[in-house]
Amino acid sequence: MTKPRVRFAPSPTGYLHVGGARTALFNWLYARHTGGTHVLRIEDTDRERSTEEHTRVILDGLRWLGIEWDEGPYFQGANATQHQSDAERLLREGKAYRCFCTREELDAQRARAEAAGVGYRYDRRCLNLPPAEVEQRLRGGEPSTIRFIMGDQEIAWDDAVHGRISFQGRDLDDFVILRSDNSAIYNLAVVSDDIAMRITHVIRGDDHISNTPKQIALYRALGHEPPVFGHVPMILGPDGKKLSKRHGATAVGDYQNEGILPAAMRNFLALLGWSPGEDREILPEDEMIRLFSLEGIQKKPAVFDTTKLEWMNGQYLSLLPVEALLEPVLRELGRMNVVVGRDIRPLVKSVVARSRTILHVAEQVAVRLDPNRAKLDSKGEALRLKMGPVFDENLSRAQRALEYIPPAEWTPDHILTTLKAVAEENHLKLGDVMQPVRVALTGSTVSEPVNELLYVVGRESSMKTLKTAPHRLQPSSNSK
RNA sequence: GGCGCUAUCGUCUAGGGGACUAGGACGGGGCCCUCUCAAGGCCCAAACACGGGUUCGAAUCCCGUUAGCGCUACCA
Repeated sequence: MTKPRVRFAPSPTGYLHVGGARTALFNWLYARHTGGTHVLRIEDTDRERSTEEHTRVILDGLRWLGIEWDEGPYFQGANATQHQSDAERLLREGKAYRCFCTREELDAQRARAEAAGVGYRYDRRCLNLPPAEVEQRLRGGEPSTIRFIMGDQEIAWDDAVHGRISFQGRDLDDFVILRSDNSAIYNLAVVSDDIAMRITHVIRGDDHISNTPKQIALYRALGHEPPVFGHVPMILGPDGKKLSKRHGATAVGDYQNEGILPAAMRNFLALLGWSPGEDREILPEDEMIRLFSLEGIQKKPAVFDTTKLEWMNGQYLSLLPVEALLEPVLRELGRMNVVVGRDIRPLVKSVVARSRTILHVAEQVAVRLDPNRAKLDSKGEALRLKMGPVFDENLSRAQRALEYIPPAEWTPDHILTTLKAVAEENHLKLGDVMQPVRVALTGSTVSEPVNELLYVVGRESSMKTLKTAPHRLQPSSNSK
């Protein structure tokens, strides 16, 4: 039995969005699982909208996700000659015909059909043009397209994810396969290329289901067995509508910028519409490959849940050694224009357990480098309001006591002992002393243990911040 | 309008005739741990769209209804 050959075939008319990335991931997983070949083909036949920049972004996105291709990238545009000769062959064999209808005429017909509330279908007025007339109009330089003759018979296939799907040929148009400028229309180009590249499994988005019968008809007309088709469901936004720009981040690059780790993104995407059939969530790459199957792909569309993505990222983040985080965090700090005058390793270490993204790590490191950056978040603000004047009182109690610690003895242990003493002397719970300090230094009620926080921030910076905190930490309306 | 696809907790899903008192995960709530925050552990709330069949028995098979989505170009 021959090894499967699959392909990912994006059109470079936009960025690599998460839906495309997942399709690529499934193709890659299938190839790796079966020992087959993953080919990458850029469908650039839409000259108007295709750009090299988009191609580059797509390739970068795939590389970032760790999705490899074994062949390509091929460019569909390079095969134009083949497409054209396939179309002409169908014409010669009487499986297609010249159509001289202009776009204006067709648009008008469509508009009429729509106005009448009936379905539009090309009326085949050019189907039976006398050969002599065709010849003459061609010679006269009249522009024409080539249309494929759809038969009336049923066209059905066993979809690898949906099971049997069938269409009636009579519901389908005689569709155009070659434009008047001799370039191929998508459906022909795809079939031509998939035949040439000996593709055995076409794994693509659900939105191609209605193209499939047309493509199967083309395979047959061209004398080839159609491949196995597997249509993976769409990805939806939180409102249940197809994921699009108005839902926020939809490009793979957006998540890269937000500090999502490629391994987490890949894991999350894999589980969106696919399940290994066990109660597994965190799947290392080799496990994913081992467990992957087309049958495990869900039939219904899935909603993209950013919160779960972030949770998963947090899982991966906590597995990473601090060293691996240094570079991305530094890069992020650079982007935030933070001056880094010291070793951030202890800061990263201190902060990473409570973070879900690199961006989040960087933000917290930035605040520890310079507590003046701290802004009250909603919980910090709530605490301050709740404690009232006691907040400031306890803060200055802590500050005065901490001042007695000599620089050489500024250690987590020593700080803890001191704060405990403050609480005890004033008959306060430890939290009543700790929380104001935490909020003063970070703006938030969540951080590493307060004594460690004071330690990593450093004595001088901590003391200065605590003194100025009461004026600085004004409740703001733009807290999140 | 036509054609097609789909339908299990709020979300991602397990389930493919009896093992279902419908399992796991995210999110939510609670408890434990902690003289402070998380993490972690434990617990709780939360779903088979509706109506008909088939069957001794249906989340699972069939039909219909409803809803959502996709396609309906000389776009891909």
